[in-house]
Amino acid sequence: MTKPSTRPRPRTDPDCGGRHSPRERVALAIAICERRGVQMTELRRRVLELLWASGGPTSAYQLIEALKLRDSRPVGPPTVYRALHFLMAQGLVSRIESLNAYVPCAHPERDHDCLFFICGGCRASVELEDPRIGGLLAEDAAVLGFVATRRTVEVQGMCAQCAEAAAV
Amino acid sequence: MTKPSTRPRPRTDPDCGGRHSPRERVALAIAICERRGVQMTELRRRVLELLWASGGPTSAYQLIEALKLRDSRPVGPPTVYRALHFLMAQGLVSRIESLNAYVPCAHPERDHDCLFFICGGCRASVELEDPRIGGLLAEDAAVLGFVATRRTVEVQGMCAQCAEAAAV
DNA sequence: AAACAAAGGAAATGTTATAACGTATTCTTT
DNA sequence: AAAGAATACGTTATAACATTTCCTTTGTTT
Repeated sequence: MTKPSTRPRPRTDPDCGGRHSPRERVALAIAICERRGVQMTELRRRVLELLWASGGPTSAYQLIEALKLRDSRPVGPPTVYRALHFLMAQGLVSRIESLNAYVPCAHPERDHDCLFFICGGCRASVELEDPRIGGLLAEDAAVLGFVATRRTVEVQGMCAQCAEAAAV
Repeated sequence: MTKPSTRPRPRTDPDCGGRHSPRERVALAIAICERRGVQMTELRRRVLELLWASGGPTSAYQLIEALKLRDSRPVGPPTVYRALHFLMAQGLVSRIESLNAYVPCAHPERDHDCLFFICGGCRASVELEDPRIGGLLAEDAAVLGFVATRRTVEVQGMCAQCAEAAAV
């Protein structure tokens, strides 16, 4: 829940420069679901919109609060968790394990290996793609005979702006 | 909480072959604490022993139960969490974020980057060291101007044995 | 219409972690 | 040894995160 303007914005992607329009990303998600024959219901879409609007890692209970504000009718935890599970299964949302929080995926159209840099100062996260890491992990998994289904790669620390601010 | 005999045991280390005697590892931990001038108290040692005895990722509340069994006197959550925080700060224990569980570190004497393979079948985890991954993460962090303090690299999936069992 | 499957609402509960406070122990200094 | 500081631990309560269970609604298939 950080202001977008204060988040680090590296060029994570040659095409987009790391910047995305929430509205356009949601439209893309809807198109993807349609193509796959799965239902992007209103609830699921609203949760995804809230994640895009939030500007940072967002907890399930923050989403519950946000939905309550807009609807007046309260929404229970299972409802939100079901929506999050669906969105994660479709690759539209990632869970950041070390924060118990959720972020929208910038590039659901690609089969991506998310890599998160999480700032302890401003609580923002940056999603990066580095296929070399997936390659190494696949290599190590092969040595073990391990069949990988999901990867969690998270780096905790401080973003450039917060580190600079702390050094003053 | 898995039988050690069923856990995959790759040669994660040229010296030890991935096998460790809990008793000897605890003795090493005690020696490390002494050298550093920090206190390996009875509680902290007992928590570390339980983690080594468990044979797999263990939750804080499982530790609370185990301590209760041995002591009859109940131990509260903050007590166990404090011990875990201390052990993690000393590099003697790692937290597996995707399981909310804790494992003892095989090689506290080295400044290691833990990399976990977590089997969804038997709930076991294998700790590996792959310095190349740390190198790539450091490289990516440098591009962002990000100051990294901690890394979480976890691969979920199935170990060779469970995958074989599932294929039958 | 009947049967079925998918999605969501609601209440309760389970699980993980910390806050806030006090007490005990240990280490250092005198 | 006594005083004082620092560290560790005990206790209660509560915060934060997630799931189970059961039921209702909705849309589709036959």
